[in-house]
Amino acid sequence: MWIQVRSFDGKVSMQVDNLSKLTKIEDLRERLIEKFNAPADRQRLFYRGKQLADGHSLFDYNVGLNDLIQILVRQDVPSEKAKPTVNGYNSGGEESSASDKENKRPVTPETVVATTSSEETGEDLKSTYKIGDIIDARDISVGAWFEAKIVKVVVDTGKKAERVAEPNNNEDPQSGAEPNNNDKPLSGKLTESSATTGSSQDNKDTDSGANSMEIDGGSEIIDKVKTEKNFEEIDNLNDGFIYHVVFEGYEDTDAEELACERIRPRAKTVFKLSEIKEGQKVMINYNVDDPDQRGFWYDAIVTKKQDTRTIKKLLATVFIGPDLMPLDDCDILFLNEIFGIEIAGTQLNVEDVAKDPSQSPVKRQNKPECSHCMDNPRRKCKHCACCVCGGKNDPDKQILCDECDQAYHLQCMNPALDSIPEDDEWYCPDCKTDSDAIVKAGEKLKESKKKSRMASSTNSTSRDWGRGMACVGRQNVCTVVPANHFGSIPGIEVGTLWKFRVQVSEDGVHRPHVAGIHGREDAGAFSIVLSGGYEDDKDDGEQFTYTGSGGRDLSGNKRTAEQSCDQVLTRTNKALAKNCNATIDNKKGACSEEWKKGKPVRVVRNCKGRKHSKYAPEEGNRYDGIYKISKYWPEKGKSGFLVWRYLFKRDDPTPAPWTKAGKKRIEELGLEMQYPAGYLEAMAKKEEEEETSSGAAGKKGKGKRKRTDSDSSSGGTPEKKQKVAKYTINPAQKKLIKQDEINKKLWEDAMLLTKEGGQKFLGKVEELFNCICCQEVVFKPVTTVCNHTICKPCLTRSFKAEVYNCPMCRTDLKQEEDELKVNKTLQTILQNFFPGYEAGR
DNA sequence: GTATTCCAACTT
DNA sequence: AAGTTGGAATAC
Repeated sequence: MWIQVRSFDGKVSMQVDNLSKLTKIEDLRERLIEKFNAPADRQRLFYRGKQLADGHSLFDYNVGLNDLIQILVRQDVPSEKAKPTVNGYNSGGEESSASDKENKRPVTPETVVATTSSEETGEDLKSTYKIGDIIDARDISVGAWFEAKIVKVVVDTGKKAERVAEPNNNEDPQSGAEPNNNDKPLSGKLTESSATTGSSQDNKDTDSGANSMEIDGGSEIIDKVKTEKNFEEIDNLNDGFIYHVVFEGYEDTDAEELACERIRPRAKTVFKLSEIKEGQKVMINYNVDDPDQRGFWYDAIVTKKQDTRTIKKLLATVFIGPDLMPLDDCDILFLNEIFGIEIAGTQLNVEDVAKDPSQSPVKRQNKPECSHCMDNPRRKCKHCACCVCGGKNDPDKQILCDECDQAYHLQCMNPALDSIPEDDEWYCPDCKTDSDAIVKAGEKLKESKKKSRMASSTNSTSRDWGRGMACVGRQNVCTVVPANHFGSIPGIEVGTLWKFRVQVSEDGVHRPHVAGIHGREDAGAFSIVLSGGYEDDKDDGEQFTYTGSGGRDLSGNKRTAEQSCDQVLTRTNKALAKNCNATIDNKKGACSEEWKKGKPVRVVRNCKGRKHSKYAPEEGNRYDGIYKISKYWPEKGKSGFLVWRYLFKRDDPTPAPWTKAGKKRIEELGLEMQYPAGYLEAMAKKEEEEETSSGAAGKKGKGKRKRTDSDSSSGGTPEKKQKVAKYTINPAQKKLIKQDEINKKLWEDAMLLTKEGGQKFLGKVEELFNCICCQEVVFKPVTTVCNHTICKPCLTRSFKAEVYNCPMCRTDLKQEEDELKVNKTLQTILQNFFPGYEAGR
């Protein structure tokens, strides 16, 4: 088996080959050290939201073939012992070891605040801010300023320790996976992340700047700030103190530890538009995601100002994000709320305000936390308040789900709760059901019931498995047609070749993984595979006789066995009989007068059939088109037991692959053996390894090396471009496409691919008209005002849940609620390209 | 080579 | 949740 591993920033990725399903996480780590330049103990591996822990296997985490694991390399932080600490610096409350205690100097916060002689530098340092100072602090991830207060000041002795900063790997995986969290810079998750990574990041790159500068008391720093023009240079300033700050409105959460570069006096100077000059640095309110809305408070440089009686406009370069990336030409909305940037030393302290309450700073308005009710306390809101009644009353009686963060009034629960549960964690009814399956990072992996009964779990076997294709799961599910679809699969040509059965399943041609017949007793059979396992089969190409299943003792998980009892007309055998255009007879069988009126069966021939049939492909599995069942009857097989036999006759407009016309067509379409993604790469690497190892041993291996497809493609004519027949769209389809004007652009994109054949074209159409909600080809397609196409039932469901935004782009669709118009033209076209895709929906 | 035996996907 | 199954790798 092989998988993909990629760094969180997407810059480094690799395919890891030759894995078994039983490969342990620690063994996987070994394979990643070189490529990601990370020792095993610094690797954090994530798969489907879980952090992979040593001791478990890939199978334990359900890691499948070609799946993606993301890797995060932990920073090389000096160990706790090596890091000099000051009382209070490690605010975490974790128990300190004895040696830590020895290192600690008995310095109280008060004495730290006063001018202190630092033993390490010998320099006199004075903190820029003191406890109680009313300040603004910049959030590390958003880059915006929030109101905060200093609660503790300590000397930054850790500053001396050498630190290797790897900013790219410093990202928290949670926020990486959920970029929307950036909307709430102060939410628990982000605060937590900056608390863990923040302190070290604060100090990164600061040493050179701070040390090379002459620091002689705070006034020097202030002067430096005054003359600074460049934001980055300000970032390099550090006064040698760590400030513990608490954000307003988040007094109950832990303080964040910041260096002075992320702190400044609380903004108090409000400029009138007339006072603003181009080139001036100010703090303004801006919403990066939604520039028409209120957002957060960022630093910005004014680039253009218009201030006439009728036009009031301000354009500025806004500095956003962790790196304060400049964002040019931002239209500033709130022209009455332009703040000057205060200079360190001018800040107020809580004591000043206590003496003169009129000095109390005004709270700046941030982006509303809830975009549904705009934080209006009088408006009921099921998004930010109780999700049952929407009421904002009794916040102390609201309980938050630890999974989805939805709030519930105790009394709104069904059944109602009397008190807050004592458990540390609580899950709402929606999340509770599958809470067993949720494994938090680092938490012990819980085995599913099914898995715990499997041989690999019961320790009843020592067999290694899962290196190859026998036990892999599906990568994709065919959705262009439902599983119970009769007839050909749109986009799959007669003559299509797949190496493995699981691929045939993925493309929807024959869904069962192992079984030869796909069918249901009541509906009929959809597809079969001729695989040469039944001695009574007889294949003449255009028609063949096929044997039903059963009558064998397959206990012990066998695949084949002698016929050991009579077959019966049930299950898939009955399903096959259903296809025959005649009444069912489970005694004597039946014969159809008009066999073409029977239900169509997709027929796949497997290379193992070559034992008995010259029509079977040389390699893999081949789709041979539609056959119908002319008659079926019971018969004594060679074994002496009763078997059911079926006569299949070909009824497909496309010529069969073994005919001259069929071969020509396959050539024109450029059909080639299909392999699972990553397969050829894995094989090539394997062969390379075998060759080098046998070469070193001096053995040649008498022609053991088989000629594989990878050879022919890499060795022979690599640039041989297959000619693929253009996919022709009939005039009726063309007309309809033209009529679907609202999707003109999409159709233009799709039409570009017609010259690359039907598979490519239809694949593109499937992709373009995939519903983002149900991930299938849109059913009863509604094209919204914002030009997105979504199934009508999916939209209706969304509206019922009182979500009125476009699932693609969040455009407000409330107006459209009353009449969701199905795009009939599009519906007709899609029915045309994917006949039957709507069945069963 | 052949016998054995892993899991996944299906239907019931 | 259990039973069935023309796969494909591993053990011998």
